[in-house]
Amino acid sequence: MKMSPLVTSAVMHFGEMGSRWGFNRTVGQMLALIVLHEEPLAAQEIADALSISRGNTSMGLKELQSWQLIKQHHVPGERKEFYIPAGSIWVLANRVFEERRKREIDPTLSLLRDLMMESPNSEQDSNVQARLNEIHDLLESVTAWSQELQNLGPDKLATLMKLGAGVGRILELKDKLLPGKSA
Amino acid sequence: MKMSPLVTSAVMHFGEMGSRWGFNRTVGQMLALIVLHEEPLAAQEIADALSISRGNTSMGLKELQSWQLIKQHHVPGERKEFYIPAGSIWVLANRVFEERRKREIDPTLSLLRDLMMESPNSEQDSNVQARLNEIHDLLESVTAWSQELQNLGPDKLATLMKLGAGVGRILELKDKLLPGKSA
DNA sequence: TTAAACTTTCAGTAATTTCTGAAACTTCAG
DNA sequence: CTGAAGTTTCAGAAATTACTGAAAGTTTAA
Repeated sequence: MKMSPLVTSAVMHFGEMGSRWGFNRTVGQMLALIVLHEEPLAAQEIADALSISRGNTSMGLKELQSWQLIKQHHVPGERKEFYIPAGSIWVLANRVFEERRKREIDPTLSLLRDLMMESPNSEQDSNVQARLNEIHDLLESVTAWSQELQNLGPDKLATLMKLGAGVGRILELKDKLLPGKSA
Repeated sequence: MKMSPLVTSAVMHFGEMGSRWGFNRTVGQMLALIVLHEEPLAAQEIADALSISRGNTSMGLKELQSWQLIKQHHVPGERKEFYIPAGSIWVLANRVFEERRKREIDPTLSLLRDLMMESPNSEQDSNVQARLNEIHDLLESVTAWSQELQNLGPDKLATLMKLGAGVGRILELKDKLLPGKSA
């Protein structure tokens, strides 16, 4: 499996970005390769294409599976496993988003809840707790909201996005239309 | 400046999370400390409270300023600089969001645009370009959308969030109300 | 059961990132 | 000017993270 220059550029770039997206360079490269290659790929092919060890490849595949970004694809008559993307680009983007929320927000929410339970030992600490509470509420809103958006599904989400600046106007309309639900 | 146990827990946690949020441990700790401490803090106080070197502190402050998360606060009669948060929790969260978009999405958008310009050297590459195009469009939507949301400002954003699942219904209403803008 | 084909694990090494502390720099009062 | 009070820079050390490759593990066909 030899990568065309086009694929190579893309794969290299996704490698560099990988670390910013929550996984490391090689995992990023592997994901790009699997997504861009329409044929299912075997672990050894991936290792060869990217010039990385078989062991590292195995760990990377495990990680991508734990993120639910790729899945195994069994080819009848073949002993080895092949790998393909776990869904459309939209699905993959959602998974990344979701997984990052779990890693980046949830633990903090949980800590903040704990810290807010403790009764303050000083005037100072009372103020600190108020601040922490503010952060907590913000993170909770973000979490709830992002889950809402995901529940809408890609189609409605696209509608909402295309609406763009129109959202503001809709919000104003809304108040007149659903007076019971003032917010 | 001695941190209370409450502040210590929070600061330590934000340090751990820091790396997931795009900066490193000490920078995360510094941010937490500055946000939770209502008095302006001097560099030396921060270094002492966190037991880190003065040099590292200086670099961290520089980074937090480049993210626009803290700003200098000059106290008349004092030679040294003090630091305070650059705004409310909401503002800070927006800044982090914005900055991460710049680092995590923009470079990829730019590369994808370049790769799509090149005329494909093969059938294969044509397909790859189509995939890349799909990714490009998705990232562009996300970017546009997140900018829209930020332009709404915290108040309307809160309204939208409280709306929660109601968003779906509003979308349906919308089609009947603004028939010109089908999406 | 055996052995071939393949995968996973993990101890040690390599690469990368972060941190320190000393030196260089800046600013200001006298 | 001079020096005190402060800040920044950056080379090298320390800490962290990623990678390799050999050994152990698994699965299947015969």
